[in-house]
This record gives sequence, structure tokens and C-alpha cells, in this order.
Amino acid sequence: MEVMDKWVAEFFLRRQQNPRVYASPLLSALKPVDSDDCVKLKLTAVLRDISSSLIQGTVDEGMLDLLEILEKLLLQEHSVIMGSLKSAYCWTAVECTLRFMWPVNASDGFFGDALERIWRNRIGMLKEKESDLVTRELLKWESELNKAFEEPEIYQEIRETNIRYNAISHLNQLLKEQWALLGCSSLESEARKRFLKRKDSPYASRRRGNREKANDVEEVGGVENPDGVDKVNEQEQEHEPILNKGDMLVARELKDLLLEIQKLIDPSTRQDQEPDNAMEQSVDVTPQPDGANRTEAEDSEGTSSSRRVRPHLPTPEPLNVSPLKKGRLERPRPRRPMKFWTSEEVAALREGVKEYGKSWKDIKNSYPVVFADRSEVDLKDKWRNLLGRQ
DNA sequence: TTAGGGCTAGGT
DNA sequence: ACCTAGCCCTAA
Repeated sequence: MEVMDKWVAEFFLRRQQNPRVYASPLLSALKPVDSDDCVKLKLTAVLRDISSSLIQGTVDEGMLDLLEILEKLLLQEHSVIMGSLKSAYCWTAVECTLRFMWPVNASDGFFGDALERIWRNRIGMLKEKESDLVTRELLKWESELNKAFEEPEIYQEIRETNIRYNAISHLNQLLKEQWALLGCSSLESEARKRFLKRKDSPYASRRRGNREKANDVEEVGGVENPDGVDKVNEQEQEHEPILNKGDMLVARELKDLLLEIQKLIDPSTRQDQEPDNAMEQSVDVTPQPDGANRTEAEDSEGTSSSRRVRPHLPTPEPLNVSPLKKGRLERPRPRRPMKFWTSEEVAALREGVKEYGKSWKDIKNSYPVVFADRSEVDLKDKWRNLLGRQ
């Protein structure tokens, strides 16, 4: 396959405008993918298919296939198999079984067949391979489901559990993490490299008004900052304002171009919506924490109760009785000056997460120079930002 | 040591 | 007014 074909395919697969686009037909339209060097493209394809199925609301055995392929690809990359993949696999497997639990009695339908096919054959194979997907959680479900076949009470109980919700939540989480790990597409990183070479290009001064939503982190990749960080950068280190602007610009222009192409291919495509958001909303069933409202409510409650008339006593002077409490009485530490993340740091973080998962300490230790002035907590916070805050 | 809520500066 | 990235605090 031509390098450009590969890049364009990869780039296209990241567009979420049309949920009905699946990776396999697109890839088969191109020449067969040569085995090496294509892991990133393959990963993109698998993630895209998982994402598409999820948008369609399909959580079936095809999804299990995809998750198994994903595991294989990650192993090829020597990446850690993260908890999100294990959980997603487990809950998807349970959900697939649950689909055959619609009759009131276990023996009436195809529950037995499903147990055989999914748990004894498919997961049996995983066990033989000693796959990481076989977790304690999965084994627990296996024994529960086997019991359910014999005992009607357990069968009923499982039937009434909202498995699907869990499956979808974990699959969403998995997608977020994997897209964040992939970073920007080859086409975009190449574009960025070239853009850097001609820093003085007139493009660098062009700006756009629209902001991309958080989800675009996965698509535009290395764009960690909104444009307009010039002030910081004048004084600060190599935060590459031009790189980011250029990156976004190139990505946006490509996006526009692809929209044009897509309109030609599929006239039904609605252009005026924010497709990325639409997709997130339609699929993401994760409950929103709603933190702001809650604290506000608490606050107002607090103030209203504190407005009650009560005897007013002067605030007592703090007594330095316990050395343990000393810390609290001291002036709060001044905030560290804000320092934006460089693309080098982000790249190191991605590599680190691939290798160690969420062991921030290990990641920091394995890139002592890059992360010299970042704490483990900083790494954790940055990763959370890359995922797009929950 | 990590996860997660909350805060703040700086930007739109 | 609202959003985001980065930083802080605290519980487990």
C-alpha cells in the first residue's frame, strides 16, 4: 500500500461524521495492508469499527471479535493491556450472553448455546492463550452464568441486571483511552513536521474563531492548547505556538476537504452539525458528575443556614498545640507557575502509558529528564486532560 | 501512590 | 459568562 493511501485512510477513519462508515470496506477498497508498519492504521481501523458499532448501539459478538483483535494489536506493539480493555471485554461478553436470556426459563431459548459458544469456546481459547483478557471479574461472571443455567433464581437476577449500561460505559472509556494513546494521525504529524520547517509561512498568522470540542484531541492529536498562547510563549520555553496553530490549521483544512469529498459521496451527510459531539452524546451513557451544580447548591445551603441569627463570638486565635496541625495553620504554599506541556512531554507521556499503564511513578522514572519538573500527579492530570475530563 | 473533586488563571 | 489546562487538596 502506498504510504499516502495509508495516511489518508488513517486520517479518514478518524473522522466521525458518518457513523455508517466502517473500516473494513474502506480498507479492502485499498490494496491489502502489508503486515509490518501498519499497526497504527490497523489500530485506527479497529477503534473506528468499535466506535461505529457503539454508535449503532450494537454490542454483539462482533464487538468481542474487535476487542480480541485490539488485544492482539496492542500485544504486537508491546503495550500494556489496560484495565479498560479488560473490563470492556468482560462486560461485552456478559452482554452478548444476556441477549439469549430473554425466555423466562434458562432451558427455553438459546442460553445454553450462548454459554457454549461464548464462554466455553471463545473464552476457552483465550484461557489457553493465557490472555490478559481473562480477568478475575470475567471468571466470576463465567461461574455466575453457569450457575444461572441450573438455578432459576440466579438466572432471573442476572436477567434483570443492567449489563448493557456497564458494557457501553466501559467501551466508551476504552475508546477514549485508546484514541488518546494513538495521538495524532501520521498525516497530521507529517503535516506538523513540514509546517515546522517553514515557520515563517504566512499561514502562521492566520487564525480561526471556532474552537474544537474536547473530542478533537483524538483527531487533531498534538493540539494540546487552544491557539492564542502567544503571550505565554514569548517568555516561556519551547511551547511552539506556531506548531500548534499550524497543526490545527492543517487539520482543519483537511477536515474541510474531507467534508467536501464526503458530501459528494454521501449527499445525506448533514454538514451543519457538530458530528463529534453528536456521537459522544448519542453513545456516552456515562452519568455526568454535575459537580458544579452540586457544590453550588451546597454552598447556598451553607450560606443560608449561616445567615441564621446566632450569637457572634470572635474567631478564636489558633492554638499551636499539636505539631500535626501546624501545616494547616501556615500560609498556603504559593501556586507553582503555570507551565504548558510541550509536545515532547506529551509524546513521552503517551509512550509511558503504553508501556506502564497508569503507573505515573514508573512513567516519571523512565523519563527522568523530560519529566524533571513534573510530578506524578502532573502526569495523571495531563492524561486526564488528554482523555477529556469525565 | 493514585483517583477524583475543586480551584484559578487565562482565554473566548 | 463560560471553558479549558494546569495545579492543588484529600481520601483511600
